[in-house]
Amino acid sequence: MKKQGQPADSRERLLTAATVEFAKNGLLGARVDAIAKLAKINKQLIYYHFGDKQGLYLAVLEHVYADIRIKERALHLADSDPETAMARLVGFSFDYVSQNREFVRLLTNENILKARNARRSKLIRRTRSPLVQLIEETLRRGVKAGVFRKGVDPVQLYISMAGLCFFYIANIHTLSVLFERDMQEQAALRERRGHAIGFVLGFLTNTDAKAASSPRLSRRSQCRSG
Amino acid sequence: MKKQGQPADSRERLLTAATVEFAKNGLLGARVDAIAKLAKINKQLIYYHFGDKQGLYLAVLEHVYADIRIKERALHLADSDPETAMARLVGFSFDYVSQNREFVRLLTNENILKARNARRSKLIRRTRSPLVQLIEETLRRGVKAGVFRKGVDPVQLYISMAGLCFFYIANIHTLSVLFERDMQEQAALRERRGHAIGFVLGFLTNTDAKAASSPRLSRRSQCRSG
Amino acid sequence: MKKQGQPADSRERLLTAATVEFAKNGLLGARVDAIAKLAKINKQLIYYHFGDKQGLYLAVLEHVYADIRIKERALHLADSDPETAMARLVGFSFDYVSQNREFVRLLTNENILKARNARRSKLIRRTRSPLVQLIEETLRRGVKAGVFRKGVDPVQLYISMAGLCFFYIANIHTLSVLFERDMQEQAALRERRGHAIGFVLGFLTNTDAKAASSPRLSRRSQCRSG
Amino acid sequence: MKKQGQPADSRERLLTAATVEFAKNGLLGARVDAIAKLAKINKQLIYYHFGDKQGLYLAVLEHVYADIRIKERALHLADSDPETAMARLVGFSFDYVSQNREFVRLLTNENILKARNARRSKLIRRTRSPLVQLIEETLRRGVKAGVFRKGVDPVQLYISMAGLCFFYIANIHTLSVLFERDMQEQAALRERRGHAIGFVLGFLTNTDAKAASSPRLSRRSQCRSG
DNA sequence: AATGAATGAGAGTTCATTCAT
DNA sequence: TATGAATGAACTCTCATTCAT
Repeated sequence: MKKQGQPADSRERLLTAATVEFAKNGLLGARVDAIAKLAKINKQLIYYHFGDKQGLYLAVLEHVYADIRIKERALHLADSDPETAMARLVGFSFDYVSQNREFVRLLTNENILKARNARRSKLIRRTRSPLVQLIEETLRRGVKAGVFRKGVDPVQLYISMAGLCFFYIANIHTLSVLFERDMQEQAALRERRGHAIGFVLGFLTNTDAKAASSPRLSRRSQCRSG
Repeated sequence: MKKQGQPADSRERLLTAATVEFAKNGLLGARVDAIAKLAKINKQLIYYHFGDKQGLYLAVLEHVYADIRIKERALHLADSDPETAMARLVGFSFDYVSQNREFVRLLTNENILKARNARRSKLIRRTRSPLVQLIEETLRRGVKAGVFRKGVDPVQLYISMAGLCFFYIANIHTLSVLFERDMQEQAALRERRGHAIGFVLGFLTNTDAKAASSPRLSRRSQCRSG
Repeated sequence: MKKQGQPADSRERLLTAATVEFAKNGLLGARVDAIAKLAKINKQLIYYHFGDKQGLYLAVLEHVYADIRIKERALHLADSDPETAMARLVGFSFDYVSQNREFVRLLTNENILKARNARRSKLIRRTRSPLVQLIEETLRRGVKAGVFRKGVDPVQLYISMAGLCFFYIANIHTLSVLFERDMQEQAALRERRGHAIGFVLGFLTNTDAKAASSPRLSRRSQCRSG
Repeated sequence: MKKQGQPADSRERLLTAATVEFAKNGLLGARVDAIAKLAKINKQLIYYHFGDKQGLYLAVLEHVYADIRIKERALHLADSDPETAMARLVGFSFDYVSQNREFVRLLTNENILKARNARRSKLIRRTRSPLVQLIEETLRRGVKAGVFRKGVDPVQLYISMAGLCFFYIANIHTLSVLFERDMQEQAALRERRGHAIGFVLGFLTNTDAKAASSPRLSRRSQCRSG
């Protein structure tokens, strides 16, 4: 358990190795031996430091959550105009997931596990993402300036922005099979990034004065949900 | 004991049980014993019918792909106006993933496996999704009728629509933790469905002579991709 | 069980296939499925015809024993001079094992099983090899003619002749590794055949009048047996 | 329970037990459980130490080869006269196979496997048997002294010597059935040992100016090889 | 005489975890 | 803090054999 103490870089190496292995194979698929070998430490040290496999997994999860929160907090959008600010938000989301594939895999796997571990972690539950607030502020500024449409729910917008970026990266392999194109190549990634940004802005950007997020839509087609 | 019950429907029962188990636990996490017990057949029959665990997994994957393709083909949008048609497309996507969670889990897991199995399957590689074509046609009709913006790439739109729906379902547990709300409840699902449809239509119907899908955007914010 | 009846060539095909498979993999290693597939019959027929795997194995064993006895009986040496007759005996032994590798493997395997099955078979126990008698007669003729040494035990000679030939074929693979030469190639086989014949004749052929089979030998070196 | 008893001699016990089990049942027939039980260790240690069953088999094979090579190197024949030396060589061969039945079974089995493992082992491929050289030297001394015939190939002689001894032991069970006598009893073994020595010496010492190892032999009977 | 489906027993192997030092 | 040896539980898969027809 003893989390602090000496710098003990074996702990660091362990976390790095575990992140890779858990991202690749999930909690269940990951091999304790593989992690130990990758970190070049004795397997038993894992138990010494983290109690058991699940403890290590939780540490990894908390670590990656902490990382993205730090990056998110580093975003300063107040000095940009609303449209640019929103574009940077989407761009950041895309870049983060495309550059941190382990994060994507880890989240994906955690959902397969029904977020059992994330829910258990105080650290994860308490550290709120600053993005929703950023989105909210930017939206307000845009509406005030008359460039964004009104009535958009910031939480739903957050999910949509994430979806536009995350889904592409998370499902990049089946998409590649489906469209017979390697979606990992630079051109494809750039293309997707541009589309995501344009999609969000195209939606938000107002020229008239549309009220709600779902305009001109017959009730019929909207409400046959499951 | 129970030797013959049904001549060959044990194959069917097996597939159903395997779909559930693989969706829940992935290829690696799934237990052959669990599948056998669920299907109420002798474990060894799996090997008789499908060769090995992976063979069964592949059969499940193909089955699930075949199913969604059938449902997609059943969509008849030609007699709806473009906006309604598009709304129905998004609605269908959302409903399918929210009602077929196994499909979502299976795809997710297959991406963790780098689509190794999907790529191997001729059936999956060859059966193209009719959705992209449907989107393309609907887009064209909408542009012609002057209600949709021009220049939208149907493949990117397909991915966006999927992302808006799939991401929510696939990550429903971590989203629930993040927003401290059970995203699986009916109200939340309905809300999300409405937002997704509104998002797509809001984007497409912002038609004030905008040419491309990424309007009025400073180069700077668009191109810092990874 | 039903051994006779219709010609039923599936029984023949079965025996042939089983001979190959048992020779290759032994009783334990042989696969009932493999035999069935090789014989192009339904696996269950094996049980119909032979009761079980062991029954089939026994049938194969009896079959190969019967075959070699037939070939042995076909040898007519009475009209050859003793030396030629003896040479033909050795030649026959070598040729038979080198051309009937399954026989060699089957015997080898049966010895690993401590001849459990051969001992059980009345047919095998009763059908005596005519070779010992042939050797005995030939020896007698040679001694009478003054060309063979006296006092040679025909049973030991039989074993020696067999050993000189059988050992080479049975251990051909490890010998190949040991001497870094493919002992299966024609030249190597011919060489061995010549040596074996020469060895036996060289031993038997008398110019003086040696009495026993172990001449001029210090007691010391002969009797430290285990 | 019994965690540590002996730090690393479990490897030794494992090898001994495995030798017995593999000799008795071959690579395929041997049971990992049986080996573990015999060695009184936990089954999984086998995988820890040797990777898998085949790894253990290979270790056994190498061990057994190493053993006979050591014994062979311990033979000092230079101070014996050629005939005694040769008799000791044959005697050694017989005694070794009759006292090391596992060696015989292991070799036999390895030949059934087409020497796949022996060929793979550098150790086995490289460690040459010193016997051939011993035979060569002894032959030369004997020829020089005028007691041995000329032109005998030492490799063929090696194989013949081995055949005379090894075949008897390897096939002792079917021979017992064939001759209705227990070939394992002391008298039988002694008899065979004597015969083998006498056979080799009888062949070598027939020195009446014969040139090659196959004297006075009609072409006809010699060359109908397969 | 012939077949496809089904089964129970057990094989080799993997793996997280713990012991002793 | 660090390590090599050891372990029990479980998992995938194999295989001879039998059932029902």
